[in-house]
Amino acid sequence: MPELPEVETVRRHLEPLICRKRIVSAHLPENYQKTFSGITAAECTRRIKDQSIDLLSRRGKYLILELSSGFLTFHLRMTGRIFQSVPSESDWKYITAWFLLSDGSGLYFKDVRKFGRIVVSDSMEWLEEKLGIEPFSEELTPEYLQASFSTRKRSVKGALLDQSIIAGLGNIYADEVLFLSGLHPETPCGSVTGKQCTLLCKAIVKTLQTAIDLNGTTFQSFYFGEEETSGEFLSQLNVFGRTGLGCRVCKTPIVKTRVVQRGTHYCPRCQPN
DNA sequence: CGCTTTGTTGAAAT
DNA sequence: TATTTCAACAAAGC
Repeated sequence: MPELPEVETVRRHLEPLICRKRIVSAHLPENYQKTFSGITAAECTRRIKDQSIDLLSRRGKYLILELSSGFLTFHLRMTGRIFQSVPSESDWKYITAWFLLSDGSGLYFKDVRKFGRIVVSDSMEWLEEKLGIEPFSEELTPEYLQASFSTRKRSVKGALLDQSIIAGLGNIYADEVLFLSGLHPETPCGSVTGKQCTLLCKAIVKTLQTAIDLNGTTFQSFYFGEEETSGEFLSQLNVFGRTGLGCRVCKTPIVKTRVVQRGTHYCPRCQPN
């Protein structure tokens, strides 16, 4: 389940491998038309052919190939993976798109669930208008959070998952951030205090940075690199996936409930309602 | 069979 | 009427 730290891990791994190479063509091995959000592989090829990959960047959970002219943007959704090693024979049925590069190497998009998406565009306006701030930017302040929260009534977890407020948090890290902040997931946004917003800001940066340092969390299916390397943040999780286990702080069993249609883990003692 | 995941979508609620 | 929230959806493995 790639969230911001996982996408950043992929970006760091891939950047030195594909930068300064040119794209020769785009391919859809089977008719996975939805992967390219509307356009055909042929049309995609026409738009990116012979362009060099200048930079690999990230915005929220999106991975962006900045080309000499235009952008090629990937969203991994649940099970998407991007790598350069040639897929095994059994893996080809999950390759929903691939690109041929100028040095003869390939860039493969493997996606078991096929929820992943690839977008070709001349600018990144389409993404900027839907995403909120980057968690590592100076824009993440207690004041920003409080302003975003104060007019709303929904749960604080729902707000953390809202990509138009903060881009990059998903289910795992939202639960972890709330634990570090001592906030119950169902706390109404409007009743989150300024002091708690300060705690949230610190928890968001700390959680995401630590996860990036450890190459993300491999909980179910996240691997990166050319040899299916897993992330090491799993051992650092305080609540996610620890249902029934003792809280690391107070030994109270971790509870799992359902909030905004997502599995939600918290410590009933450290995160009182 | 039902549960799981994300972001979009259109509908419903406020 | 406008804003905000939410259930359904898509896909397939377990």
